[in-house]
Amino acid sequence: MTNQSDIARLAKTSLKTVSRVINNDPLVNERTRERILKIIHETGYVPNEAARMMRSQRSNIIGFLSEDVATTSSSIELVRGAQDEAHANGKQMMLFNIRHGETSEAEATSQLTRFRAEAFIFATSFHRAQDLPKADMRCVLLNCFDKGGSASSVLPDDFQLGCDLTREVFRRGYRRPMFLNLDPALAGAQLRAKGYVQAGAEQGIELADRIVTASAAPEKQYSYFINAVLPPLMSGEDRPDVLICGQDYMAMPVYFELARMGVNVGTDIGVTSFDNLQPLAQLLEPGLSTMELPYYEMGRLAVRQALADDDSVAHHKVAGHFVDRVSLPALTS
Amino acid sequence: MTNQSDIARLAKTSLKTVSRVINNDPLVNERTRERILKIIHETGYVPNEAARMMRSQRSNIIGFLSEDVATTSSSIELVRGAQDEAHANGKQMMLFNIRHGETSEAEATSQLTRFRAEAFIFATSFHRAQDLPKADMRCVLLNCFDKGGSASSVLPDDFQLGCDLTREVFRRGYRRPMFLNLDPALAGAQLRAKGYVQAGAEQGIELADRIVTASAAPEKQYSYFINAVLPPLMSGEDRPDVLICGQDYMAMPVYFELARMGVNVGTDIGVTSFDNLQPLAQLLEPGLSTMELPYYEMGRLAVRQALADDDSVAHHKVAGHFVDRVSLPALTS
DNA sequence: CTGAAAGCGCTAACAC
DNA sequence: GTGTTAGCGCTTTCAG
Repeated sequence: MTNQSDIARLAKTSLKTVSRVINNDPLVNERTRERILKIIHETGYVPNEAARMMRSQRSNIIGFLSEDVATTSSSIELVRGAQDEAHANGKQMMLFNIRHGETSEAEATSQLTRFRAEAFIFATSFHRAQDLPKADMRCVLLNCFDKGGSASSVLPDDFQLGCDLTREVFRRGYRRPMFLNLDPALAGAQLRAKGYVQAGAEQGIELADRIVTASAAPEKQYSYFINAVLPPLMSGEDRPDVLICGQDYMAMPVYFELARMGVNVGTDIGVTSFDNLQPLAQLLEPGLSTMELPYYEMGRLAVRQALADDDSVAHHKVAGHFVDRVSLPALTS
Repeated sequence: MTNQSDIARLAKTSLKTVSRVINNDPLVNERTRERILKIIHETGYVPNEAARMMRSQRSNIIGFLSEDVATTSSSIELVRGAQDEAHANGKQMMLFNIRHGETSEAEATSQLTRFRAEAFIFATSFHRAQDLPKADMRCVLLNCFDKGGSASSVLPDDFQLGCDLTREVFRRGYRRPMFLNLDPALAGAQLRAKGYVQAGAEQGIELADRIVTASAAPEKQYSYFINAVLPPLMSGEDRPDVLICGQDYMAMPVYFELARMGVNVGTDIGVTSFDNLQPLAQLLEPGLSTMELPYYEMGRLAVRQALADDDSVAHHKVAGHFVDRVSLPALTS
């Protein structure tokens, strides 16, 4: 494969001038540059990153450890965002899929050390605390935080998410919401509940007692939870006019149970949720209006933080935005 | 950071002996090896991959271009399988997310060339034809094939998938299946239909006319398709005893529509499908029995093919396996 | 079994 | 604006 000295020979110039052209150093005569560029093009020269890495002592590589990428599809947006931001900065990302409870984490960081990665990002599939992986590199926690607060983190602003979604609900004229929240053991669930209550208070409505929680939440159990909770709720005297689900997956059994009761989503009752999980939210009929988690933006931010000039620790929180489909129409009464 | 000559100095030996120990060369005195290993451990030495790459002219890197990783969650299993196999062979994977129709493909291959990657895998999110990306590296197509057949490919054996699932259906005592197939423009859909018909023929049952297809299949349309097709089917004289859905997402509106008609999945009718999409298949109530696509194994195979010693072109087809939950019980009549 | 020397392809540092 | 020199950390080659 062609290298810089081949080019130099062909262009009858020195190695260094070739290097300058390749690195866009402006201190090169225009004519020389043209000539060299032409030869680079003709020979199909592609720089050797290994050599560059070794000599310049900069790898331009960032690691991305993603815990159980497989489990949840929306968390892939974290990867997409990170990758886009990395490429925009001329960095290359190395992805490692970490499985919860396995030792692969240490393997990944050691592999990254071999490549002299400049930093790494540790991403989890849901908002929670995480022990800081041991490694001799800068680390940014994504969708998680360490209890000591000693590492930078990028998190969804779950309080804001809960608050914004509830405000949207009120703005559309609903007055008797019920929040079917996720297990409060989840960091996000607690914060969203607070935001929900806060948005209620802004309207002079007490919402603290309008929350039902799915304690312990193995995936399988959603439908049991919903089937137990929904019928009494809907036949009680203070029947809700809108159901706020903890996540899009929960909306599915909600749709089912409502159908069974002969209640039409979108006309008889509003339904909304958190995630904007694709294509599920679109596939539900009627389409699910939901608060999108800002995963893509979080991924970008994590890389930006990983590449920050200073070593300062920062904790970012990112708000989401509401995606309007059909399940939460504005009330016209 | 420590390097091999530091170690050599500390161990009072030569650079080369250190290198031998690190590369598990057996021709080293046991005592010397112990001494060196001890120092390596104490100093926390980690080899510099860039230097190794440069000198040995082997990058140990394989690229993985994944088209729209984001869209479908089960295709992540392709990534997982590939990564596991790569690591098992001491290779490092570089992942690139390619967006359909954008030029990022060329960027990715050029980046891989900079790193002198040994091969790359091009993965699509569904079984289809794909133009071979231009690049000066060995390429393995994953979940897709090039029309010329000039590149190796690893595909799901959709004929076998359709055949096996239908056999399972018959084995459980069903006799009047109906196949709600995906758009036949999809390569997989056609093959599955053939497998379905073949399995019917084995039972002496003609199935060619027991197929309904969702022509043009933007996600949104599944429920319209199902709502149009299912009621006449279920009230007709030759009412099916089992519905085979083209994919798990399609099973969702099927469950809905059946519920609306008062038909119970698992007791009044069997339902099954293709994908084993997690957690959807589990979350559906009752749990969806479905033919799992062999994505993890395909990912592994693709890497194995990418690392094959000879340059021969091979076309692999991988069968799936049936995941039994509750929606397709054996009939006891 | 061990070591010395060369050099992979590139860029930093410095001279011209 | 351009060129020379050295050397990043490692493995290959060859000589003990």
